[in-house]
Amino acid sequence: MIYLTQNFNDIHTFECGQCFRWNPCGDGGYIGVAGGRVCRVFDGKVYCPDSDNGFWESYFALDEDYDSIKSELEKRDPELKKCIEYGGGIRILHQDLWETIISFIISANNNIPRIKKIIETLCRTFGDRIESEEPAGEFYSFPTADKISALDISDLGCLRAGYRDKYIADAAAKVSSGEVSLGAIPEMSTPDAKRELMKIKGVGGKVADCILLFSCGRYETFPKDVWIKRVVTELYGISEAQIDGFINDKYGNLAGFAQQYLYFWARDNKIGTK
DNA sequence: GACCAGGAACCGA
DNA sequence: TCGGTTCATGGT
Repeated sequence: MIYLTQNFNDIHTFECGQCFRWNPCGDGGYIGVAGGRVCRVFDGKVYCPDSDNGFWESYFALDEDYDSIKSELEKRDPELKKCIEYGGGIRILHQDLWETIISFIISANNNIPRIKKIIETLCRTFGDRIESEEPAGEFYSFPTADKISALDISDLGCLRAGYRDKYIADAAAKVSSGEVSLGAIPEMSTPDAKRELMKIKGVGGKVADCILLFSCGRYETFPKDVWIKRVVTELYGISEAQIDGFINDKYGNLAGFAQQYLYFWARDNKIGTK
């Protein structure tokens, strides 16, 4: 077991759109799968085998100091204060790179409930059953690139992912062959890493930013989706073309955290949809 | 039945 | 480089 006592709220962290394999388990807690492991989060505690403590400490990025991140962001942008207070329990996770690539390929022009459904089907169909102490349900690992690359693309039809099938297949082929080297990405500069990821079909600028932010700790990235475009228009009155320069000046190396507070606040309150 | 969803590929200028 | 179109699917 590990403790998530400060700057953590399960709803904020699991429902802010960065992850897709955490679900409420009825008693007020969440059950999730990551790295071939299952755990339950309840009341700020992560229930897992002791041998997995190190894995989850890394996953939840317990070394990040959110007190200073938040105070620095409020200093740089007082307007952000209400968003930080609203989603104050968000932690940006350190998710598996391959899983995050596929998850955000699926996210393109899609909605979150359906993204989760497609990913769950992908894991149940092509992943491995995980032995777990949890009584509620069966749990499956995220299938590897090698596993998916060995399939025929028609096998992906069961996912109901539509035109994204060919993108999933392309990602698996390029990662499995080493044409896109996942091991090299953590060593690259962020612009180089982004270009490397965009060699995969279905990975454009926004998806690459999500991958780098949610699995590689590149906190200077600022993914721009429909909600972010709405909320920056609402709060700052700037156009889409102005976002990058504006955000970089305002938030710098903390842009990714600001992005999550803005996104969660905007989506939960349906900002800009009238 | 039109519209939308944590967009990207593709096309023509 | 830039703006418009198309793309599968399922929910509202």
